[in-house]
Amino acid sequence: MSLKIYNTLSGKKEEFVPINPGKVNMYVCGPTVYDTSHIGHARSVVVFDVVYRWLQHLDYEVTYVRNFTDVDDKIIKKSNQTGESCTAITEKYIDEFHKEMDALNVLRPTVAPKATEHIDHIIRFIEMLIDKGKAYHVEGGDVYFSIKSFKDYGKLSHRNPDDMQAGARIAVDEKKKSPLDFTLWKPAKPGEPYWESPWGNGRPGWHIECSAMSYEYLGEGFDIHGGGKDLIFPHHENEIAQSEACFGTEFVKYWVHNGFVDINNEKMSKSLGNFTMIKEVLDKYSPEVIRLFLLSKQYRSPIDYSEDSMREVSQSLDRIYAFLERVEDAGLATGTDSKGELWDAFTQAMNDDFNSAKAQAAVFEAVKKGNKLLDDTNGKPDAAGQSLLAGIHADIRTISGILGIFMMSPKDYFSAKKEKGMADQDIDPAQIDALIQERATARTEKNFARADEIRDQLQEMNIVLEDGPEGTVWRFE
RNA sequence: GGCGGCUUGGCCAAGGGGUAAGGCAACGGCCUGCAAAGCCGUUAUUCUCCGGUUCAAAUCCGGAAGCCGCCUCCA
Repeated sequence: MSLKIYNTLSGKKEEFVPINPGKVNMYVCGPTVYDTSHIGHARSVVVFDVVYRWLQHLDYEVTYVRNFTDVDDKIIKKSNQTGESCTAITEKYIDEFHKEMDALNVLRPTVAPKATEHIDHIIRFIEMLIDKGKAYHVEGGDVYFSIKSFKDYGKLSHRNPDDMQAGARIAVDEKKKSPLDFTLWKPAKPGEPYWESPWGNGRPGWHIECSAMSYEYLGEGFDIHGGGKDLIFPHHENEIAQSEACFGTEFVKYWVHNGFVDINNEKMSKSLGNFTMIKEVLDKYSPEVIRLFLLSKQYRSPIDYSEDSMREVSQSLDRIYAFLERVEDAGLATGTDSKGELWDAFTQAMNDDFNSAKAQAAVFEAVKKGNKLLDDTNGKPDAAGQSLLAGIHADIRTISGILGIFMMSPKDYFSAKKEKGMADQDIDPAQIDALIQERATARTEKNFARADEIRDQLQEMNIVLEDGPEGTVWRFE
């Protein structure tokens, strides 16, 4: 059972065979750090986090590079608007990005390079392209990549350069030899940040940093390159042009692109004003709920964010933890590491182009099976049943290391949920306990009218009571 | 206009030639003073539509409709 990956280049699922046995080099396009990150960034990062974890699990030695674009027109614009320096802005958002991703249980990549720390490499890369006749310098300080010098241009996005009516939507710069030629280096206007170069003071274009940095860390060609679907054209197409024109060898073996997050069935956009930021989502839902949601669809499909879908996912996570708690309370969580049926199903799903949706379903199926066994045996399964349950429990724990979900103890999970509810609603637990006590007394006296009245009163505060053998506990709805 | 994708039960969503996973919701049951929670069970003769290939199609091929994305900064 081997790993298959959908490759944008071929449009097919392909068997994964790394360039160097046992080693995987992976590069993923990170954010341009000029603003707060939204749920769409979170999806991309979480998806590739799971790819990274799964490759490591398959015993590959993975070098994972995820860059920060910290020199860009948008950053400069923001700097002009706010008066803050570009560096202050980028540092602020890099810091924020790391904090939010850490909160989402995302592993740090092997390297997280910044474009501004690699200007020398970028300049050297551009020089190589010019030397090879693949790029040209024009009066005024611009350097462009020459599309005509690279015959495979369009192979990733499956476009024919001749068909592209370039200039139809943007003004053509008449200094370019061809309208499709793109910027490698642009001169600095007064007041803009700049670096010295053979072509005068200026800054790199967007696409070149990824070619230069991936070369520095991963070499002329590497295994996996990832990013959002929107990057296929022009960004990744241009990266291929730069790197393959420069080295003459295949740049990337497998291109992996994740789909978008929609908000209530609409694309996130400035005009709709529906950008949903990671911090807002983290404020409302636990990191595990967010990850479970982001991984509930195959990564290439669009996924729709809404309060309803988050509520559903949240309920289904409760279900997993309730099962774990049940197994642990029955003393059946023996810490075995035997990999059972669940693990096989999970592995199969993950090997099928990282199908986390199918992988989640495998977990739910196992939980259902385990619950049924516990029910049928009144919580006292025979030896075979015990080992089955211990196996499911162990497999879920192993899976938690891949998906970054189900990582807490059930007790901690449920108590954290309760504490969050109290904090959100500013509720004093002592007051609740007093009411519960009063209700308990009423119930002993068979004064059910009063008991129900108290329950209704608490219900209005979104508090639900659960009467069990150990007494009454409460939680938020 | 060019390129790509999607359409599966009330909702979300797997499956991608051999007779429809899973989650949520709903309903029924166990439990309960009644509830809640939890658990169990039930819920698509059928996969947008029309043709075709095949012993066999949700799955392959052709066509139609609807929706979406990229082509411009974008995860």
